[in-house]
Amino acid sequence: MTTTKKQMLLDAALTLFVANGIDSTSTASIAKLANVANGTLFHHFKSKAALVHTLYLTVKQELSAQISPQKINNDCINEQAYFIWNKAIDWSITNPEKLQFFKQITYSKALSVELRAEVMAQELSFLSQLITIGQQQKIIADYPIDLMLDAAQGLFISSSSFFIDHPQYINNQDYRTSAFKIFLSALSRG
Amino acid sequence: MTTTKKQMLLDAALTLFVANGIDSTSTASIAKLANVANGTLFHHFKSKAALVHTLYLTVKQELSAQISPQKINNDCINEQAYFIWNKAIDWSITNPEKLQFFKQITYSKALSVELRAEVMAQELSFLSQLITIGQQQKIIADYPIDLMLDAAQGLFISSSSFFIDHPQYINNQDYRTSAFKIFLSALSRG
DNA sequence: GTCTATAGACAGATAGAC
DNA sequence: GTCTATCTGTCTATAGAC
Repeated sequence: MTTTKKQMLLDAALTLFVANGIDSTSTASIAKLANVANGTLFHHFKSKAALVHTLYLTVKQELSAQISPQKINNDCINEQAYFIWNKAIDWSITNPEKLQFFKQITYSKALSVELRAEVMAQELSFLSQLITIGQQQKIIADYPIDLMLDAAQGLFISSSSFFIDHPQYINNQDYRTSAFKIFLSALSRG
Repeated sequence: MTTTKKQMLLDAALTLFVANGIDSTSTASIAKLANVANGTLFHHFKSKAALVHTLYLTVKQELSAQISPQKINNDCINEQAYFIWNKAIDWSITNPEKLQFFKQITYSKALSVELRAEVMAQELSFLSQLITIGQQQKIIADYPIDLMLDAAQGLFISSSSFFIDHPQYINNQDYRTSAFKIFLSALSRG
């Protein structure tokens, strides 16, 4: 058995959080699904909040690792954006529970605004870089960058949710292309 | 005193739901803030879930009434979109708590997917009409309409949240105009 | 590290007087 | 309609044996 009990607790928590919501999920039910005693949960995580916190960081890092490019260059910005966008959408389709959890926690009060902003800045710094290069090349619009990042995140979440809620369109090229076009033209120069 | 106890309970619930989250808010604390006895809450609402449900419908109808135009015509689609967008943003800025509640509940498990979709379809019917007219006039892109509606809602939520989280930009014309341009160009024909 | 057992607080909801 | 009082169940977290 290579999976540790700590990891089994995180997996069980993700499943139950997505199914019932974070606050409505008891630590007892998490431990039960993970086939672990109640006390063991509190050995690995000093509180329920600490478990949520750890799970959030884990998911965020996984997404970041999945979509961040090896290297950003000055070549065709649109094409680099295309690859990042599609890797992000693919990740969410492959991991619908993780996207759902990410969505819930992003729009809830479970985490402080500061922590969310910090993780966003750290993990997704390459996005800001890409936008800045695109602005210098007069490809991306000169809107305030903080507003653009929020809009990009909003479109990623709404598009991913759409494909998860309507799986029949996941391999529909019309829908896939449209989603990217909406994203790109939202941020492009007019 | 014109405000009924039922309304005071709804007001108190909104405040506490936004401050602490829906599940983390006890019915006792709602009753206390409303200066009402615990049992009175259960006289007006048969359960906590019924209270949440009523509050959701109230907020949704208020937003809809605020932004829906008297009449949709075939004149300049961009301008009609401009008015609707700004009325929506203004509503959210004037009612930050209501937007926050709307955001939380939209992305949580507190309400069934069916109810949300039903209310959304009813409320946003005039938006679908506007998009269809814009497509006929070759102004709006021919993306699938369900995808466009989800994108529009995602941009509304991310933009509203941005202004509420950064109130110093509410009257900044650069930010306000940029937010609308992002929204419009996302849906416009390339 | 993992377990059992339980403390201690608090939740949602009901009953019945006024 | 509104109140007080209270029931029953559940929650997070801890203590201590193994």
